[in-house]
Amino acid sequence: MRLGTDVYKQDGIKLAKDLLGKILVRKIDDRLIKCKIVETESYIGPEDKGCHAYKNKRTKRTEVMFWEGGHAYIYLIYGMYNCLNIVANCKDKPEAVLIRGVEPLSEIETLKEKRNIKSNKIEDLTNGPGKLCKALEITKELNGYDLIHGDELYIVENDEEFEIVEAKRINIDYAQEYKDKLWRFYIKNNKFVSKKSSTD
DNA sequence: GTACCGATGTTCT
DNA sequence: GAACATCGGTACC
Repeated sequence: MRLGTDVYKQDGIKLAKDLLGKILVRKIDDRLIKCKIVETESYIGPEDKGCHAYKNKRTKRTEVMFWEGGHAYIYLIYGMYNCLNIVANCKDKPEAVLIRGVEPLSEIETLKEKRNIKSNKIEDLTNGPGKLCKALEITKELNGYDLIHGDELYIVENDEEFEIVEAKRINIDYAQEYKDKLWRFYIKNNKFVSKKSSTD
């Protein structure tokens, strides 16, 4: 069962928690890569100084964040890596959830080929926002993609019990008082979380 | 295990 | 021209 608008239209913090444990599906050449979402971060424009859409800053890059919840917001960071976000809330409310870590459930060999790294550890394939985008071939071509109706990238339900850890977001030192907000969420004791918190 | 460093390109000032 | 929601390698403990 795919997630529908009722889920995506929640605010960015509720959505970040709701997405944990759900299954992200990427279709490439008739192969289905399935990954469990294990780590997320909320970005809440216009108030959040860490958010690209702080003060409702609407540019070519941030445009998708202003769309209705349920689209993919993908941008290039440090000139090299893409980051996948899920747009939350209603139209003109620029909120999004960054996917920071996923646990592969299928097509491990495909992921290894796409990543092409020396490490043999499975967790190194997808335990970071740039890594998982490379592994799943998520590029800016999918920016603005409709996760509710599209076939190449979408999210499905998954019922599972787990404990959620709340932590500070990563690498947003410039965000002043907003850098200490506990807007990062992850599944406790999961190996595919990019960075453990000291309170874990 | 931690620490630093360079790669790289788009966006916005 | 600077900043950037990162990563992988190397050099050290």
